[in-house]
Amino acid sequence: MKKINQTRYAILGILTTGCRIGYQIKQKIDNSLNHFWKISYGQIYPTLKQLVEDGLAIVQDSVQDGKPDRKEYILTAKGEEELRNWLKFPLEDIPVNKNEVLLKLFFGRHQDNELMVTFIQSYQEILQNRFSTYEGIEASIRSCSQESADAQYWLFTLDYGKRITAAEIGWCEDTIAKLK
Amino acid sequence: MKKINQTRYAILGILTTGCRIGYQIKQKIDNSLNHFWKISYGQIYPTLKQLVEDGLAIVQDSVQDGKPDRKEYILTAKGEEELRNWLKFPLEDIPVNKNEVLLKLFFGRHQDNELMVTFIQSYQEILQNRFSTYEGIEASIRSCSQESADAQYWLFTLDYGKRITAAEIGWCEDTIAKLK
DNA sequence: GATCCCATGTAATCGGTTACATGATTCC
DNA sequence: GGAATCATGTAACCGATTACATGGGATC
Repeated sequence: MKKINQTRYAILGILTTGCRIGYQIKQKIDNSLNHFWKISYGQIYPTLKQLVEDGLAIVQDSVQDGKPDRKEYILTAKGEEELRNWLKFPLEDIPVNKNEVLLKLFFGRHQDNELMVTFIQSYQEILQNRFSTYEGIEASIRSCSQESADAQYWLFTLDYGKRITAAEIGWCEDTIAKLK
Repeated sequence: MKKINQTRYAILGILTTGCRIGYQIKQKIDNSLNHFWKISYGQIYPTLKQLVEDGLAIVQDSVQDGKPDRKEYILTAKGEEELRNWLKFPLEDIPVNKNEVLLKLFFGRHQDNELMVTFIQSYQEILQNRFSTYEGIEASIRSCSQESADAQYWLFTLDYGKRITAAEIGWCEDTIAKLK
């Protein structure tokens, strides 16, 4: 089975959420999908161009008074269909999530246990911050977009983020204890 | 801070575990590190060549009677030092784990809830198989290599795999229930 | 004879990051 | 005046996958 470039569909999807500007797409993904997706401008702008070429979106210059112009992208009917087709399409194989902490820990016998503990501690701190971020996003979804048809689904993905992060934090705690 | 190519160190590390053949390195990673690392022959063979060029390993032809020859790679003192240096080196930023199920779920309002449920169910099945695999690996580490100095660390990484997978399975269950 | 496993390797391609360039506006 | 934010874009590079090529041995 041939692989699909999902980044294209991530952008297609974001365009249905009220985001119409390249710059905003990056922000949206960084702020709301950051626990399961990321993207760079080096992908966004060429992809948007491509979407227009393929007739999945149209561009229009949006002139703002006192602010620089920007390009507004709006999905066409064909673009919306393309999105729905992708949504229906079966899942690909789950890719492996590489993890440097685990890789180093796997070779732990060549390393000071003490240093390994500090690594896991710093990892744990990052996870705790991450968890707080998710709680913040959750609160903002519940307040700002409770009425939105998207809110329900966004909360499902956040729930995932929180659970996995909590499980990781628990592992850190217990593993640190075992290493001491 | 400049990024490090960790694949190189993954191979360096595997060479300390009794694995000396390119083909075996792939097997070892697929069988024991599969919950946090993966690799292809397209990386392994060129990297092994590079390690020898850099004086981190030596090669020797290993002639087997009745079987085709193969190349044995053995770490040099310099190679072992390089591994320990990397182990001491601070962790990089945690990369984002992309997740197609969550991406599709995020755009769930454009999709049939029923179809989404079948997707999550198939995801859950894969996770359950994965969990069983981890239990199998755990059993084999506990029996075969209990005495090995590596065993302790390998069990730590497995514990991580099992916890995260269990958390994911729990999320699948609950999310399916909510979608119905 | 076919198929599977062992074993080594390379070239094309792809997805993605990074660095760089440009320029306007706002805030201190 | 300087920094931060908004905004768009490209080119070089890199890590990794994929497809392909080759060939021996074992099993059915």
